[in-house]
Amino acid sequence: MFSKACEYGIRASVYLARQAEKGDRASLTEIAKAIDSPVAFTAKILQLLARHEIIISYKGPTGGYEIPKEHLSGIQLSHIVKVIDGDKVYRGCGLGLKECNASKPCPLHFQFKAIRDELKEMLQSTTVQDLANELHRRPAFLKR
Amino acid sequence: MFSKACEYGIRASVYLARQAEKGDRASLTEIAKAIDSPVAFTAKILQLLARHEIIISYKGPTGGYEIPKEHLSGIQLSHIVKVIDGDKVYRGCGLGLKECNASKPCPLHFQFKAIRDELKEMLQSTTVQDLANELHRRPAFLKR
DNA sequence: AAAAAAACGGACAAATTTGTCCAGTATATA
DNA sequence: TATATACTGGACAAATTTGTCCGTTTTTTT
Ligand code: FES
Ligand code: FES
Repeated sequence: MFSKACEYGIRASVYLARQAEKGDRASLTEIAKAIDSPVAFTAKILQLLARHEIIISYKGPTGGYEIPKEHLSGIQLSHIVKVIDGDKVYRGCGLGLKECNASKPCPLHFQFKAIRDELKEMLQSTTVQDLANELHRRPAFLKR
Repeated sequence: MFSKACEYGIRASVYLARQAEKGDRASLTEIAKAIDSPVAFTAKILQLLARHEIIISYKGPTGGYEIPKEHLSGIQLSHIVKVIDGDKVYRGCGLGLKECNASKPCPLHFQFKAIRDELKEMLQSTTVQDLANELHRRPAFLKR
């Protein structure tokens, strides 16, 4: 469904969202430990998210990554997915045709598009804040 | 969403379903041409489907691949997907945790599972015959 | 029986994704 | 200013997926 990179990216963002609620930032190693991901690979992903201003990075001691608290409710999962995996999740044909197009549809088009649109809607209506809240309401996990 | 192999597998199966309605079988090269897929790679996929008795292969002149007409309505897309991609589409965690488990859920679990279940339901309720019919009712395409 | 047609299967190769290493840069603190 | 800390970015490596090649086997036709 999503690439590994994207899975790590979302998990890292949710972890950062939880930290943001505490007014904290987190270092690369802390994040990688919290979400059980390969450190150096996670670094690449965080750099990508930082370049796209989904998270902010700070160098030096006391540095790390951070999501400004006031951004929490504005960061949709769809933003993260788009930055990391592009928009084939939202636009791609289920049977791999070059483009998904209702006027030249594959035989699965209408069934597939219905579900793809729901996925898109879900990713757009869910923010990292929502997922951080989820971590409070019930025991939920970012690793294993 | 699905692997390339799986996309080719479904497209090939739909093509064979349409041929079955005509009482025809199709050779590897004919199939690859019809669905615009790499010939040798397609061969591997067809062999896999044949080993799992989703399609039947015949050697020699007049040989090729075939779906028995009376099987058409019994072959669900979910069968094909499972043989080629396994069941991570149906059971996998959206955020990449080792297993998706409601009693140890990732923060996206409930939203994700809802959509994953709809996808599963769609794949189970759609047969290759349904898709072959689709090709009759309106112009639909297996390539480009 | 010989030849031709078509799938089979194993080894190999290319491309992509995932993951690692390390020297460089920026920054906080002493 | 020196040092330690943490992110950055480029090159590299491993793993997986995608795709190719070719000799073998089976079957039909001549
Ligand atoms: S054309 Fe295949 S999903 Fe739209
Ligand atoms: S645990 Fe992540 S989707 Fe179920």
